[in-house]
Parts: sequence; structure tokens; C-alpha cells
Amino acid sequence: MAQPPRALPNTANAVSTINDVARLAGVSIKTVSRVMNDEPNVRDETRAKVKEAANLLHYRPNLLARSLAGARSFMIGLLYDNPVPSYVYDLQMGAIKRCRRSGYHVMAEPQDAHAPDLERAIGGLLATIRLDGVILTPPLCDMAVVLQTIEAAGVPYVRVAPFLYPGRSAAVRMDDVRAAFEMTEHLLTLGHRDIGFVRGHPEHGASHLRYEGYVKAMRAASLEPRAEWVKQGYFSFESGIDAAASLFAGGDRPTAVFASNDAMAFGMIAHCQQTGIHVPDDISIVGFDDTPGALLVWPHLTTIRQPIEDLAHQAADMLLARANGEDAGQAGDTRLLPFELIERQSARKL
Amino acid sequence: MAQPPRALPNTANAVSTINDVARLAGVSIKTVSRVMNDEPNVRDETRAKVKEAANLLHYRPNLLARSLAGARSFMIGLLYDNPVPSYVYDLQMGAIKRCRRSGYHVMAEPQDAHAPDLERAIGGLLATIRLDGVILTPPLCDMAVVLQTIEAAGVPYVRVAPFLYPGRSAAVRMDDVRAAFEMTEHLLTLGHRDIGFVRGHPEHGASHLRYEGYVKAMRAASLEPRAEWVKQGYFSFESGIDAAASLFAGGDRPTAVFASNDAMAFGMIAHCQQTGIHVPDDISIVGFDDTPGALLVWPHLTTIRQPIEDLAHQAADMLLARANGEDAGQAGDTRLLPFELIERQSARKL
DNA sequence: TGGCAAACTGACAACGCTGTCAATGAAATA
DNA sequence: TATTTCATTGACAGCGTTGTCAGTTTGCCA
Repeated sequence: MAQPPRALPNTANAVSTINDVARLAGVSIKTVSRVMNDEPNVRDETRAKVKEAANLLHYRPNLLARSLAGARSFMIGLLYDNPVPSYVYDLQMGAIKRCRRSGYHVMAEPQDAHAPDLERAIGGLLATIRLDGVILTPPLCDMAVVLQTIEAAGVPYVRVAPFLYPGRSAAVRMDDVRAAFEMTEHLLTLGHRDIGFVRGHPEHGASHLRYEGYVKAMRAASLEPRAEWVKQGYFSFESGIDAAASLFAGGDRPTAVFASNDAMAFGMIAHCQQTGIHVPDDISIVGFDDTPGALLVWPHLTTIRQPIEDLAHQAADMLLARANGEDAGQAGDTRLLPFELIERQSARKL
Repeated sequence: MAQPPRALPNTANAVSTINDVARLAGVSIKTVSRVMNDEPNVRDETRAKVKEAANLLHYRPNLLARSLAGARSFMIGLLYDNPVPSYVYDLQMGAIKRCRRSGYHVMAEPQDAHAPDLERAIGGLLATIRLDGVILTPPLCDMAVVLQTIEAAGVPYVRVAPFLYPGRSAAVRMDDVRAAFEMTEHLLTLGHRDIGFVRGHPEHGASHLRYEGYVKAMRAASLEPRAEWVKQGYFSFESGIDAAASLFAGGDRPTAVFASNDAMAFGMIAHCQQTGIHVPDDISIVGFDDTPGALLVWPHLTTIRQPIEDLAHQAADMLLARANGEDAGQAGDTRLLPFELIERQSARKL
């Protein structure tokens, strides 16, 4: 069983190096380096010569070598702990799209927020692979131990939708309070007065902000939220079912319920379907997030559209600007992105 | 506006290097290297000494330096062009989980299959960042230009659910034909004889395989598929709506329709809801994929569960085995994973 | 036309690790 | 005991880039 000598990867078609280009162009490797990095102080003629040689050889700088020699790794990390595929997908897409423009790559790093060795995991990650920046998403972005670890490693980071520790880092967010306020207002405008609310996972900052918006809007209409119509959920489909079950058990039920994310709204709608409660005739239900499922349920879900992809896009943008020496992405910098109330059929005029 | 001298990333808490460990342990860096890589020929005593020093200093080998010096980059790429978040999410999770165990990282690389410069994009990617392996998903895994480019770069790759060029590379798949056969058989068992079918995107191999399974099952029951009940879809929600519209327009309609993926089944159900056709009383509809939405639609969708995460997990496994010099993951190696028919409420007994 | 600053260019030393190979010491063999 | 073998260790040369700094041109001014 003679095993063939293990072919080393990338041995097949030797990729050309900066040396090859330098030789072909008749300049030093340093000059090639300058051209490839668009640095100044290279004569136009020389620059053209080098570019031609590089094209001819299909030369692409080796990222690993660049990272090792220089101060940048051309990689940013996306840290998340979120079981909603569409959320992660959108974030990742947004980050990748921005990074592509600058020759950067995105390393997706799911992390269990409840892992006992979270600090070691993240610290190890940052020591192992020198990221030029990290995008932190909820709930990781609100965990002191996570922030400390990243700060200790000296890696710039931007938080998406942070709740705790305001101003501690650059951040990108949308106005959850305002959005929840407007959605509640929307229900009020439709004529609803008895409006219930399903809160999200207490570890997620958005849960509190959205609840705040709901309460504010109710009070602005001189209404006081009724405690028995405010249920604790966990942002999951199942918790939406549970919330609906307990909310609709008594005889006295609200005419509308604001579930603070789509998944819970879906759970509620499912419960209604099972129990013969008709949405929106018997009850109006609205969500928050505008996940793809919002068009799958029947009736289609009235909800708030978050600019998730753009959130990550902006976060990456801040990181890259900073990596380029611009003074963006400093602690305190915050970009606020707009949301949109999407009116569909799950809430009706009373 | 004096700008503070730009702090280089990672300058804050100087991470310890192999040199520090070597000095502290009183050995050469090469010995530390041996210990960190679990190489043989190090005395137990020395090994322990080094490990202790490494722990003390929180030493983590720099991946970039390892890659540059050695033959491996400890990264594999996941190339995809698929707009379904849950599909990409599951694949990525599967790959990441397997990679974590071996200290590898996953680089997610969406690629536009129709981009005119696809070859350059992928070639450039592989030249820039030396991946130890690539996981190719549909439809990229069936594109000659993609395979050629990756082969030219000498990078090992595993294809997920390939259709064309069988045996050209290692592959992981499930039996689409068999699954579609069983689903069709299931409808037949429920008493349906008039079964329509909605085909998927012709660029995706799965489209053809699933259709094949449907036809086989029909013929096995001595039934011939009726051309006017076989519609061309594109795996999208909208194409499901269109298919339903044209399928249900005439007076003569099937009693069941097999949409070859969930998204199209959702579109059909949506169309039924809009037009007052009751599922499953008036028509049974089944899908394929078991995406999260299958439990969101009403009635819940009867469908085929694909082991998507495991598909990528196995693909990564083949790549890592190969990177470790084992002779797995060679061209021709194929792992076949099981599927599962999930019976829910969208199809009824006739 | 000489002189000096600014623009350009390249030699060379890192970056933090692994591969190679030679040196050392210990164990096994004669 | 002398010799051979093998396990153990380290010195050193890269890997393909970038940063530093010094050297060489060029352009501009008096």
C-alpha cells in the first residue's frame, strides 16, 4: 500500500510571487509592493510597467505574507450567537459586500454566549488570527467579558444594536424605541385600545427598547399597558405559542398584540390557527423584523423592517475606514439607520 | 486637529510569541513548535515544560505565520451562490463545527454564478488566500469553469450535491431521486393519482434528479405524468405562485402537487390562500427541503428533510482528513447521507 | 550653472512560524 | 566495552510580503 507522496496543496500551478513580477518588470520587489498598494512616489512609467508585468503573470499578493509583514490582516470577524438564519445571513452579506470593495475578507465566528470558556474562546481566536476588526452582534455585544477580551487584544470593534455600555465603542443601530412606538401608534390609529405586548429575550437589549417604545406610545395615548396583557417571551417561535396560549386563555382579551419579533408573532399566529382564532378578524397581530417568513404566514405579517444587511455594511465600513487611518469607528461614533413599518394583513382596522 | 498617532492594531497587549515560550521553557523555538503541533520525538518532560510555559503566557500560535511557513493555511472556503438564508446558514454551521475541532476556520465566499469574471474572482481568491480546501455548493459545483479554476490552483475541493461531472471530485450528497420517488410514492399511498409536479431551476442539478424520482414513481405505479401538470419553476417563491396560477387555471386540475422545493410550495400555498383554494381539502401540496418556513405556513408543509448541516460537516471532514494526509477526499469518494420524509398537514388522504 | 529639496528607488531586515538537517545524547547491539 | 541506531534537540534558512532607511535622480530656484 505505498501511499503516494502527499502532494502539498498549491504545488500544482506555482502561483507567481512578487519576485517574479519584480524580475519581469525590471524593478525591485519593494517597488512592486508600492504599486500593488497604490502608494505614492512611483513614477507613472514605472507604475505602468509593473502593472503590466503583474497582469501578465496573473500576480495576486499573498494575503498571509502581507499580514505577517504588515500591520493588517485584511480580515474582519463577525461574531454572533443567533439562531435566526436570515439575520445572520443578512449581516454576513452586508459585511462581505463592504469588505469586498476593499479586498477584505470576513470570518464568520459563531460563539456560544453561555459557554463557560467564552473568554478563552474569543481571546484565543483573536490571538490566533489577527483580525483587523470585529463586528459584534447581540447578545454578545452587551457582554462585559466579551468587550473586555476584545479590548484587551487591542482589536477595534463595532457593535450592532448594542444596549448596554453606551459610548464604549463605535456602534450601528436603528431606533428600536421609535420603531416600537410607531408600530404601537399604528395599532392605535387602526382603532385598537386594548393592545397586548410580548416581550423578547431579556438578554437582548432590543427587548427592553421595544417594550419601552410600546409603553411610551400607549401612555402618549393616555392608555396604561395592562400587566396581564404583557407576556414574557424569548424571541422564539415556541415562546410565541406560549404567550398566545396564556394571553388568549382568559375571557378578557386584547384586540391586538404586538409581538416584539416576527418569530413570536408566527408562534402566535400558529396558535390561533390551531385554536380557531381568526387573524386579523378576531385579533390583530404584528411583529418586528420582517423576516422572510412574514410573507409565508397567512395573513401576511404587519411588521417593522430592519435594515439588517445595511447595519453590518455600515459596521464594516467603520472598521475599514479606521483600518485606513481615518478617524471613523472611534468609541462613541454611532450610525443610526432607518427602519420601515411594513403594513400587511395581520392587523386590521377596528 | 492634531490626529493622534495611529495605533497599530494589536499593539495594546503584546501577544506572546513562540520565542517567549521558548525562552521561558528553556528550549528552542523548534521544540515549542513541535509541542504545539503534537509532533513526536519530544521527551515527555520537555513537552510538559513547554506546555506549562505556553499556558502561563497564554500563547496561541499565530495562524498567519504558521500558514506562511508551513504548507497549510488552516482555512477552508465555502463557495456558494444561493439566496436561501437557512440553506447557507446550515451549510456554514456544519462546516464550522467540524473545522473548530481541528483548529480550522471557514471563509464564507458568496460568488455570483453568472458574473462574467467568475473565473478571475475565484482564481484571484485562491491565489490571494491559500485555502486548504474548498466546499462547493450548487450551482457552482456543476460549473466547468469553476472546477477548472480550482483544479488549476491545486486546491482540494469537495462538492455538495453535485449533478454534472460525476467522479471528478469528492462529493457529499443525498439521494434526490430516491427522496422524490418516496415523496411521490407517499402521495400515491394517500390515494392520489393525479399528481402534478413543479420543477426547479434548470441550472440546479437537484431539479433534474427530483423530477426523475417523480417520474419513476409515477411509472412504477403505471401512471404517466401529464405534461400539462408539470410546470417549470425556478426554486423561488414567485415561481411557485406562477406555477400554481397556471396549474389551477384550467378546470382539470390534479389532486396533489409536488413542488420540488419548499419555497415554491410556499408560493403555491400563498396562491391558494389568495384564490380561496383550500389546502389540503381542495388540493394537497408537498415540498422538498424542510426549511424553517414549513412550520410557518398553514397547513404545515409535508416535505423532505435534507441533512444540510451534516452535508457540509461531512464535506469539511473529507477536506480535513485529506489535509492530514489521510487518503480521504480523493476524487470519486462520495458520501451519501440519509433524508427523511416529514409528514405534516399539507397533504391529505384522498 | 550650482545647489538643494523633493521625488523616486532599492537593499535589507523583519514578521512568527515550519522544514531541513546536523548535532547531541541515550539506548541497543555486537 | 566499542559500535551502531534511534530518539531528541536546536541552528538556520526560508515562506512572501512590508517597513525603514539610505542612496540616486529629478526638478526647481537663485
